[in-house]
Amino acid sequence: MSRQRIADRAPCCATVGSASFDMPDAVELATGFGALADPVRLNLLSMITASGATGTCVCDLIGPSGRSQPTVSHHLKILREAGLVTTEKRGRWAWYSVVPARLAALKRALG
Amino acid sequence: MSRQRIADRAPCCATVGSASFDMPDAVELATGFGALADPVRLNLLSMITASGATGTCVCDLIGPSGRSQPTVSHHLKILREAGLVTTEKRGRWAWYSVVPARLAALKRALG
DNA sequence: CGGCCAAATCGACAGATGTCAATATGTTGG
DNA sequence: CCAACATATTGACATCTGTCGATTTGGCCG
Repeated sequence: MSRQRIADRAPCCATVGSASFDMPDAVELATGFGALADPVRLNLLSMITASGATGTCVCDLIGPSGRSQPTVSHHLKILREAGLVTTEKRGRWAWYSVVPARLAALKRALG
Repeated sequence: MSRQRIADRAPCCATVGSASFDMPDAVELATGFGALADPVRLNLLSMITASGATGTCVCDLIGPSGRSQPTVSHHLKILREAGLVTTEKRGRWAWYSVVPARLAALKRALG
């Protein structure tokens, strides 16, 4: 079969059904992967993961991250909004822990 | 044990060893996830994946993507440079196929 | 209460990213 | 060789992102 001319093709999302996920899914997934698309956030996530169910205090993340406190807070917000971590206030400190289900979902999307 | 004061902590990368991967790895991984951090690229990748070992002609990706030809070319370049796809010229067309090993590596990094 | 501390938010700014029109590069068929 | 075609590259532009200093918010303890 010969190739179709580009101009003859359907516009925009008309044939998006051929993809293995639809647009809302793609945006959702992209947000998740976007949260992983920064070395600082990967390090934060890995430290939080390493602390297991106990979680990690933000104050233990700042030094190792090599970034200022507002910057770390900013990155944690992105991880939070992507659903990759949750936070809990314990006394004067904020403790973060991972959401394994969310990580698993992204993993699953990778095939 | 009580929390340390933030000011008392080691600066920058001094304690980065506590993370589960080091900095070069983190940058490499971040690049990979960054390539997945866009809905258009996720759709492209999913269409390419769906075409299996045969691969997909770029001209079959443009319409469904809902983006202009240069934009698709741009996104394919990002996927290529992240090592997620490879390209091969067949006659007048360029055929793209996925690099499963690269996807697997990202998957593995997710725990 | 009042001062200290942890964390979040704000404001600003440089640099990266997504997008398209225009153009360039390379290939094929007549 | 020429015209049509598929893809890549360039240039321009608006928006998004990462970063930090300054400020705000809210809990703790003396």
